[in-house]
Amino acid sequence: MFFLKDLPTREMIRGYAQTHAVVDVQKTNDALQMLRKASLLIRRLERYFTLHGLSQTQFLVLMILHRDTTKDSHLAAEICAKMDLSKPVLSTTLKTMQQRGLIVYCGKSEDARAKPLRISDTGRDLLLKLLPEYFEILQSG
Amino acid sequence: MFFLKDLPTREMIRGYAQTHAVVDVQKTNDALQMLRKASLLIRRLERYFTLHGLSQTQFLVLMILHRDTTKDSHLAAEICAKMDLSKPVLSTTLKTMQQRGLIVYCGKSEDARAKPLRISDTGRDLLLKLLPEYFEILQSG
DNA sequence: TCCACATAGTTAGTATCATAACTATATTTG
DNA sequence: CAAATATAGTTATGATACTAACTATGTGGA
Repeated sequence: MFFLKDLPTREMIRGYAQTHAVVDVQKTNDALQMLRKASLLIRRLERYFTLHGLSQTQFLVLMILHRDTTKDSHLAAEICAKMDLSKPVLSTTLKTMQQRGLIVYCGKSEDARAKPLRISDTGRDLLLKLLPEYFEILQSG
Repeated sequence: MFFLKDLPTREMIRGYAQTHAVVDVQKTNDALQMLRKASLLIRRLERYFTLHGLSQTQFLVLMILHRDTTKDSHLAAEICAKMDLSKPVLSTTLKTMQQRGLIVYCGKSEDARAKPLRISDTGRDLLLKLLPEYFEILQSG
């Protein structure tokens, strides 16, 4: 998250530019604006998810599980490959999600290390319930 | 942070749109692209700050203290007003920064509750050292 | 004056992230 | 086949964020 409210003005960036040579004022300004805009949007999304007992990560996991209809079950490693998230974090997230009944482990795999899982009905229902306002928030930016 | 690697394609968004009526595919797609781009950039910035023993929040506090030359000292509440950050978090952040010698409390205020502080030489030196690459990273997006 | 309310800052409890190190199983290679 | 290496997932530790509730001080109206 990028928590600055008052972004540096172009004037200020120009000031830094004099000291630091390589500053493209326009590009820098654009990047800061984007960071701020994205941070606010992520905030709003997170508040929305929290309201329904989910973290953004949990929501995204549900999205991934729901939207891939090519397979019946997924592995944590596969989900991990689709997210920028460390394995340990995903591991604990999945544990939490299982406890809340959002996913279920469906046992059985040729690889004894693997723990196939899938989205539960509860998880799917919750996801579908959240989607309309999720899209609204995305568009409101 | 927004951790999804594979964003929903326009096709998929269109799919949701059919079910959920109010979806503007273009806008939604743009918002998701922005979230992903901003998240990656924030990641890079955080990695850079961590390399130098700072969090992004600490860096931004240094920026705020450094760039406001209109006053000799600041209050936590004033810094808070310039950031989207809760008071408790700023409180502990400032404590950490004091311990690392990045800021100093300069005592004395008419209001006995207030604890005026300012950036230390160490803090200023570190900030100035980090700025060039900070701008480079911002521009590289 | 005195009580309600506001403000500055901290503490407590919880959630989520990160990296490092671990167990256990699978695969590759000499 | 045995040793080295890779992979699936977990545990441990630490940083940072949140809200709620707290202490202490300041302000303003009956």
